[in-house]
Amino acid sequence: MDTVAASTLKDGPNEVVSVLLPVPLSGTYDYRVPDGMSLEVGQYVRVPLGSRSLSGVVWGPGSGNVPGNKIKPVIRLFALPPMTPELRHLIDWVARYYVTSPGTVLRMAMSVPSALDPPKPRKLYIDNGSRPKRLTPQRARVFSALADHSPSSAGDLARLASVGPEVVRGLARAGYLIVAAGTRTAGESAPNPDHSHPRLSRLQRVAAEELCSLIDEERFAVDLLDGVTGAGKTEVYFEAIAATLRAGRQVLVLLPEIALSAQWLGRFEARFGARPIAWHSELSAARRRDSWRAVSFGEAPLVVGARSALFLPFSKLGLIVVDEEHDASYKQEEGVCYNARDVAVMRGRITETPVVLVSATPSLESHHNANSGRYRRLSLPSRYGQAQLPDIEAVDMRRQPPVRGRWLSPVLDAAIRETVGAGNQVMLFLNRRGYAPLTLCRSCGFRLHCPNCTAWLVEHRLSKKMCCHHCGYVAQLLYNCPKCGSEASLVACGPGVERIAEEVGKVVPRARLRTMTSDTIGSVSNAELLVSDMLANRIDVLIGTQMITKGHHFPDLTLVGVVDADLGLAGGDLRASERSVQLLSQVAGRAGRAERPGRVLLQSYMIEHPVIRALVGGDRDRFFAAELRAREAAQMPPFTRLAALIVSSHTKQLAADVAADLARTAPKDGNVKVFGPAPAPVAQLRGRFRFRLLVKSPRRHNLQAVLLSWLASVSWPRAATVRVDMDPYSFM
DNA sequence: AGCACGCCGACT
DNA sequence: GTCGGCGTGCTC
Repeated sequence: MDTVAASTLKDGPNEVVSVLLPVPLSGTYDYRVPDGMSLEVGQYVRVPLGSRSLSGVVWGPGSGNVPGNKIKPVIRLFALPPMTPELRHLIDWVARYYVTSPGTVLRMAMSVPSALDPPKPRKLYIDNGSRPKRLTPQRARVFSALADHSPSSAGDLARLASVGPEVVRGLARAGYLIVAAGTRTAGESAPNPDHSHPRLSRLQRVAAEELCSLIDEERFAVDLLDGVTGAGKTEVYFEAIAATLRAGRQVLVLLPEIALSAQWLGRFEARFGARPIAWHSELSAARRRDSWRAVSFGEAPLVVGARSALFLPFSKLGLIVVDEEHDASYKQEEGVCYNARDVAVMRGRITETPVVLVSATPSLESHHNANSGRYRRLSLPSRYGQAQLPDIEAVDMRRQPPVRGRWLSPVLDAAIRETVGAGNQVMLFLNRRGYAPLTLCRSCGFRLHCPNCTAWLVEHRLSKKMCCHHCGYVAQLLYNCPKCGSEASLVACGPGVERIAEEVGKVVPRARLRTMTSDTIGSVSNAELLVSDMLANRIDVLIGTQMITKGHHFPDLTLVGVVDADLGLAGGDLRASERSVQLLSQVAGRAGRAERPGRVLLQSYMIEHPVIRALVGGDRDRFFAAELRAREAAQMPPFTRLAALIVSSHTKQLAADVAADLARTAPKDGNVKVFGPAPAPVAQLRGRFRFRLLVKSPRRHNLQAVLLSWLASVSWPRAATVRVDMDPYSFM
């Protein structure tokens, strides 16, 4: 924290400040402070840039190396709490670590430009006690809504009373309502740490006390809350949240996919008596603005959000929780490549705030950090209450194969019939959307593929479309081969969830089936609906992708079937095993969460594979230990540092040329090894051709500095882009 | 990033 | 003759 210490800049006629702008410029720009304005580091200002004007943040005193006649004056200062030194420090750190410009990172912290100005005052309506002669049902509903919600805006009242906003305005015009100017309805009630008192098991209580002692110390430390699914981890970290709220500090909870958090919000509300502020990409502009401002003014005690919530301007952050810390969606691949879990740990370090990483299946990195003592491991080894861990069995598909053209083994068929017959619920997991992952021509062998990506087109029979799962390309369902023209020669190969649903319909014809994938869900409220149907036992068999693996608790669910446990193991990616164990453990954890014991069947053609054996034997720790030894032997992360350079362009030739140029000019540093270029795992994506170089160095080496000077030494046409992916998630 | 400036192809 | 394609350079 260098420039950060001196926070006030002297006021004077020739005073110059440097301003960071939310655009990918290499550094800060200098601006003159106009007469009568006094600026502090961290303040949000409006400045001219070329022919436009932009909002940015005062980053420090003027650099002094810009000729005076070039320097333009600051346009205005926003009335907002300045960005904290901690957040400025984080932005600088992220830019350095992920080899990007600080302006690009600032853009994530200033994602709501309209939030810098105070919200426009709105008209609020108050009941003045009088009633119109013609009290229509609509008008009556407005008055009864006002009884609980006064004052409110026309829009809010209209929604509460299920009338049009014009009914409210009409009443006001006729003098039956008082109109007041106000700033938007005050936020929801604050979470109350003492709203309800949870009953914790002895183990939960011990873990909660450990976490809370960390809160009291107000220092940086990372706890890895590692417990099997159903052990009640959420209730444990809720106690740490309560302690932080009691101390008057803010809490940030990161969840991998906010769309799936309906049940989490419900649990939160039961514990704290209020809904937290949510932060995710689906929010309306108005809500984003309100939330951003509430956080900035320190009025938001708790924010639950997706990874972008990391860059909100918390003023008195006291705790960061990263739930499902192993989840791959914390890794942002578009724009700035960053890993939200790692940035969360850094934000905690800078803010001197405890960080809690939570998972039933921690990432290999977190295991390693816990083993080496950098993180403290808090284990919750058993399930809450009477719930038992499910019995996991592998179904040997070589010995018990399904009949031709089917995908469920007789063993799984029988288990489904038995479970449904007993009135219990079944969940079938297959991480493949659509009907069939591949369509080929019986006469010429042609395979339908995406025109923009290196990927097969996936048949979606329900929507009668052929879809690319990488770029969103959609075509009509075909019957004749586009290559040889043979009629009705196209055949679906392999199963997707739609095809499994069709098959289950034959196994248990009277059962109530539902599928859950991103195609069939679409919105948060649909997901909530499905979850409530499941809870009310209005569904017998739920068939789904990844989506069904996330923290839902269904008491009547006693059988989980994994249709293809080998699916994630193909391809030779070093991370494939780890990912499979995590995913399949999560799926298995859905079974038998209440008093009834659960059963999990893993269909596999290689039941001797270490991943399947680890799952069946419940021997996760030994598996991870072996996996870590293998990584160390192969000199791979977390024992070394890895970065990927991704070169992309609309023409294959250009991408290949630039990649070759980079390889030619690779740094001659004995500590740095460069591999490639090779076509990226998905060689063509959204119409862009991609090549990849991998760069490896020892853990302690400053790989970022090496990359920075290497990239600065090479130039390429703007039609090609080169991106750095630090700590790439997949390192084939 | 986003905007201006500049240089070549098909239109009122 | 101009409109507009996007390749290049610049923004304190």
